[in-house]
Amino acid sequence: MKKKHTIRDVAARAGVSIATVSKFINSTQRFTAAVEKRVQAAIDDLEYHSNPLARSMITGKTGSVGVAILDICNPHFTNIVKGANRIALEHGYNLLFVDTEESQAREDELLDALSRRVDGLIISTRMPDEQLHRVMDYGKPVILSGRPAPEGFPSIGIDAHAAAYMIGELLVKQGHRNIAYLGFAPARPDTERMRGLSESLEAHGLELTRFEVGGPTIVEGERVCSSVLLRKAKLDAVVCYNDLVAIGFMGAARALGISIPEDISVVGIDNIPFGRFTSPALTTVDTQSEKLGEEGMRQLFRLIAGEPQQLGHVMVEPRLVMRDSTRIRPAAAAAAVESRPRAKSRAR
Amino acid sequence: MKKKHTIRDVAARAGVSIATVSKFINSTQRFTAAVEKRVQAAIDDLEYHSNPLARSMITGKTGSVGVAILDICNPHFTNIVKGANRIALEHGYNLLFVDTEESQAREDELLDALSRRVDGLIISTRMPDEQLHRVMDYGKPVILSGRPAPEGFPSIGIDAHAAAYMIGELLVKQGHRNIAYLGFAPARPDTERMRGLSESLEAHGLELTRFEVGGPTIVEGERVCSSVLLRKAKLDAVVCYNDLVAIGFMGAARALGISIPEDISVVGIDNIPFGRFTSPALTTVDTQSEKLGEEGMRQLFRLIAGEPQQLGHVMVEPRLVMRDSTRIRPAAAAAAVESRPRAKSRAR
DNA sequence: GTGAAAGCGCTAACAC
DNA sequence: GTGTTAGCGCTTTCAC
Repeated sequence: MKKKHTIRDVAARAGVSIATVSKFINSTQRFTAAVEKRVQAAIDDLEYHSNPLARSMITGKTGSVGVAILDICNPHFTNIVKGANRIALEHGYNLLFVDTEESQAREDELLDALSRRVDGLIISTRMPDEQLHRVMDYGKPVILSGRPAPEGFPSIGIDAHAAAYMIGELLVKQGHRNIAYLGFAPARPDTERMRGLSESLEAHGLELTRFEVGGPTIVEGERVCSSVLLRKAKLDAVVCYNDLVAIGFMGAARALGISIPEDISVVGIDNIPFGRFTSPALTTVDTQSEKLGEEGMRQLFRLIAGEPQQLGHVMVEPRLVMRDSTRIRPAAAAAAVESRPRAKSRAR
Repeated sequence: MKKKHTIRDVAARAGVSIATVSKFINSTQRFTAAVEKRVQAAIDDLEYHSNPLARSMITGKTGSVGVAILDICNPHFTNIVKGANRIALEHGYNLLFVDTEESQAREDELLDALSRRVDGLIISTRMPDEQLHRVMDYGKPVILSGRPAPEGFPSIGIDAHAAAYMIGELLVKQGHRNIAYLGFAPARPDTERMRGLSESLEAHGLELTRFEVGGPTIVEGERVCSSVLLRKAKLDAVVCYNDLVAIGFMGAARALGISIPEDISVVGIDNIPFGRFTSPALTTVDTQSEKLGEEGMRQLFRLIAGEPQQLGHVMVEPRLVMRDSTRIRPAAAAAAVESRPRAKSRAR
């Protein structure tokens, strides 16, 4: 650990003023060849690197952007970070990252600290709107991710309603009649997912059963499995809050001797990479996490640049990913198709 | 985005000096109740938050620590980050994070930028030792993760040799005779894994076949699969560089009509959470990624605090995780046990 | 083209 | 207990 040199050391060694060195570093001006060479030599000799903190204090720019997410272990968020990181690097920015799950009590403090060190942030959070307002007022551009922002603030997310709706349509078309949703109420997208699914089923005259998991995790999918499978009224399809819950559910179901999709169909949401390798491969809806991160970051840079842009909620389109955890229910398939016109008039 | 207030605004509003406000904020002194109340009121009214950059410039402390990893999408690194984050938060520090995969050309620059904004870092990297020396000399405490550091610098990692060696012992004990390793040479732990495996097999008079993947990823595991399975000399076990490669390999094998573990056993390394849910469940070695992150961060804080500590490489013990992707080869099992004493003397 | 000087917002002596 | 002052390392007018 050697002593750090300052701009003054460089100036002294090159025999110029610190102002000259500063301008040289930031290439804000041209110099005589002689000066240029001497300054460059001094910088090289001293292995001088400018102190970004000092620069930030004056310019007000940090050269960093922040991303706050709920749980880095959830591949959905991991991919958001990946996408966001790529765009940040392309713009010559660093990405600073905070995982808020470990300390929800200190979320405010964490976000505040982060906001002070960056030029803008993308935030995923479950905190209530009023608390969120404080965050949006930190004085830095903020993009809210995964839920619509209050008022005229920008946000980004997938169309959760559409995602759930297309799952509903798929299941009904395949002849499923008794469908359950394993929801996670504290998560913001839960409401829209529930609503999309309900509306789809309702249009076909079907009802949705809801179960609750304690978190968007594999472990919770495993935990809830037996109570879902062992209830009286038999289900023929389960839609999970996300792929992690679905993976846990399928694992536990197998342990219970239940076959998927023969005995019951399972659908996830997110399309995490591992969904291809479960047994059976998981049918899901792609929420395009990485693209979400990329788009969020692009939007953020537009905000930072002060470019005019549409505020409000930017939606990314979900895509159905058919794999092997759902199957056509032959007995009911024909009836389901028949019932559609009838169901439509019956709805509401 | 409202205008930021400074310590001067607070001082003026409270009718005290800025020094008083500063001391109040940092609670470095006691005050009369009256002053205390007025200052607090001013802070609340103005919604004043101190500027950490300005503070850092003077104190030389940033209140942040950094973690640089190769690919956040690899659950191994994700878990390191998770563990590191937890310990950082416990110490009241923020975690800043850099994913270097996206821009290896700029890795130097990235690490330098990061090092300037934190009080210390944990680094995973594939860069050569000489380049690494520059990083270690940035002037900040650095813990190297995943490989032994040069000279007297601290580092942390699992005992890769032991991990591979225990896999070798397991496979031999189970009666496997034709074992291959799917290695990834650019990764630092690859050499030790290869060596541990080789030594184990050698001690039993067996030879190791090596294949090369183009990256520690699912996709590469899938890609290499057919050339491994379709070679003339049949294999009965494959040890993969990590779980991701193993998952890809198993997926592709299934597509080719190969049964695991009936036709061939597969072993991974890392014990990522999804290994439990592949089909068959993946036998692997737990590299305790999260603990690695935690321990690395604890070590880093000891360094930052200037506490004396053992430099050199701290090793975390690996643990074998038996699941269903390996099986006993009945025909050869007895012979394998018999051969051990013989093999031992034959070795080297 | 180059340099002198005035701060960015804050902390840390040191007076009072 | 409280205030004054001198910077931290740098950028940015504005003279020369």
